[in-house]
Amino acid sequence: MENGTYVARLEEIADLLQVTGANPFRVRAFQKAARVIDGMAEDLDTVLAEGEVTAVDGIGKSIAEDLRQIRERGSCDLLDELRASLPDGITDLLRVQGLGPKKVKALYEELGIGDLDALEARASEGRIAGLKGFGARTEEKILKEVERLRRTAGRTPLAEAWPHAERLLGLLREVSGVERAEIAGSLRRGRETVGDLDFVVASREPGPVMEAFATDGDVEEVVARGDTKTTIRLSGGLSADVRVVPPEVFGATLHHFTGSKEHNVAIRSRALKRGLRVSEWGVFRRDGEDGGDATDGELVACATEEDIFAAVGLPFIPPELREDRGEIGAAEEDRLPELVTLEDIVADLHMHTTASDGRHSVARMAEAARDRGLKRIAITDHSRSLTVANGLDARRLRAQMEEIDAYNAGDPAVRVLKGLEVDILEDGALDMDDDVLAALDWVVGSVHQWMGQDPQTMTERLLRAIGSGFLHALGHPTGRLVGRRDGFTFDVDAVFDACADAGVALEVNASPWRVDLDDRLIQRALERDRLMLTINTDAHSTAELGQMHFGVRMARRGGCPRSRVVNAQDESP
DNA sequence: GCCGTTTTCGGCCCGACTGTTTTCAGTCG
Ligand SMILES: Nc1nc2c(ncn2[C@H]2C[C@H](O)[C@@H](COP(=O)(O)OP(=O)(O)OP(=O)(O)O)O2)c(=O)[nH]1
Ligand SMILES: [Mg+2]
Ligand SMILES: [Mg+2]
Ligand SMILES: [Zn+2]
Repeated sequence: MENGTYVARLEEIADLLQVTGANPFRVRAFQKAARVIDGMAEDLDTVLAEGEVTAVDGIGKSIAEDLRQIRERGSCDLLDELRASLPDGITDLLRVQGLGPKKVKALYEELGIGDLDALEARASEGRIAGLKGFGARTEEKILKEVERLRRTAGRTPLAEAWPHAERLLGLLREVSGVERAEIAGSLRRGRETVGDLDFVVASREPGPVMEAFATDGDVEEVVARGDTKTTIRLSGGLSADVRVVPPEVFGATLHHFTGSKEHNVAIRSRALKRGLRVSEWGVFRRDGEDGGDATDGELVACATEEDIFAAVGLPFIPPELREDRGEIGAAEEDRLPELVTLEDIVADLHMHTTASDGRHSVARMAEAARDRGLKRIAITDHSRSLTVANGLDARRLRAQMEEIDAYNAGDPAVRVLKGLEVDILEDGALDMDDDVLAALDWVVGSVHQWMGQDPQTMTERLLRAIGSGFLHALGHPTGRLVGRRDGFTFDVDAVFDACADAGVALEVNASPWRVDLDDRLIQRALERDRLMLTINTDAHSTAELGQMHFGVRMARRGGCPRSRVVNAQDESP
């Protein structure tokens, strides 16, 4: 069973429990267990089989038993009981902005509302206003939010969110009085999808910042506007939060707004044990014996994130690791990995030119790479069978190889490797003649077609390609497209082991639509000592050479150090 | 429900914003 199935069951339990008015901490226990399993590099089935599941942080005896039942029959006693006692659609009500456990419970108990249709109907009839805690504005908002929920998708893919974030960041930085403005939230942590955009601004005058944000041309609605925080919704449905604070507390607020929520909770709990209190305003000493009210505790730190961490006895933890997946313990013991950085990347080993489906020539790509400070690139156009991308046959590839030799003969600042993104065909054969493959400097093998194969066939196919002796890297290894298409499944251990044995690197494709491998698979790859990664843009234009940072961020999320990245080494390739 | 260099019981992060309230609960970030 896939980890995602366990996650979905636990989340359903948490949702249903909330509506029954259960202890919020009990609800949080199920949410935490779901989150931990979602972030696991291993298959939960393997962990369950080895009987060590209660060793996982957040999973105790009770949830372990639920998981075993879910494995056996897809559900567990607790979930069965909850489902039997509540309507199917009630958890949808929790997705409506402004409705939480208390309000949903009231709507169900007072008016029998058990799904979105009923909610909409009762609101239209004016039956909701007048319920205790509900007024006319709440009823109005419910109608609006139900409609919006039906219309909009869930999380926004990185590739769609990023341009909006860059534009809004630029806008914020131009407001007079702004000393600093940074992207925070899940985007700063390098997640592949985001729920919204988050910004932190340092300024002594919040007014003009809020005003600029709220009156931007792309704003559809100002959702909330207070003294330090404004939330807007853009025309495409994406929301954005901005938090404006005085420059001296910027570090504390940036840390707070970068999250993750769970990381913040863990940091704050740790602080409490040390007689401190952490909020977005800083780290404070807790006065008074029994915890006290503590509002007047002495300020200990607030200027920089480093100061915040230091105040709670930790070294700086990079944003990409702040997911409460063990980073605090690792920091405590000084065993945080030294993560690869964008500056470490000296080569880009996957890109296309006009020869296949790229927009620019070999020389243009090389010059653009030089301007970005790279030392080497590999030109890896598509192979013949990818006809939609004008893939190269042996003759055209040979011609390109001559072109590259000629380019390199001019002793350019960027050395160009003769490469190919060769299609791994249906049966695992490579879509190019062996003698040509052998003459190339760098060969990326990728699956683009016949992606619907069953896992076993796909595994055998990949193993054959890896075993060919011609590949240097496996390109976008799962084929997923964020928010659009799941990757194909295969036996990860078998394929990764084979790559390690054959000296084939696994790509972290930096295209924001792919970021493939993802953080969990990167972490799993790194468990094998000899297995290397290669982070490449897969650029189809000179501009897309700027995508490298997405891949680097994902590699960092997976805990990847420079030493494990082929193209972060000074020597070849 | 989980967890333990202050606890195996009794805690579990903390503040901003809104709407409905007459002093604050609920939701969200
Ligand atoms: N201390 C604390 N901080 C929170 C809480 N919820 C959110 N935050 C902080 C950490 C989050 O990263 C940050 C922004 O909140 P978001 O809801 O936008 O979450 P985030 O950006 O992490 O994920 P997203 O992709 O937007 O769903 O605010 C909370 O309950 N407690
Ligand atoms: Mg966010
Ligand atoms: Mg947010
Ligand atoms: Zn490709």
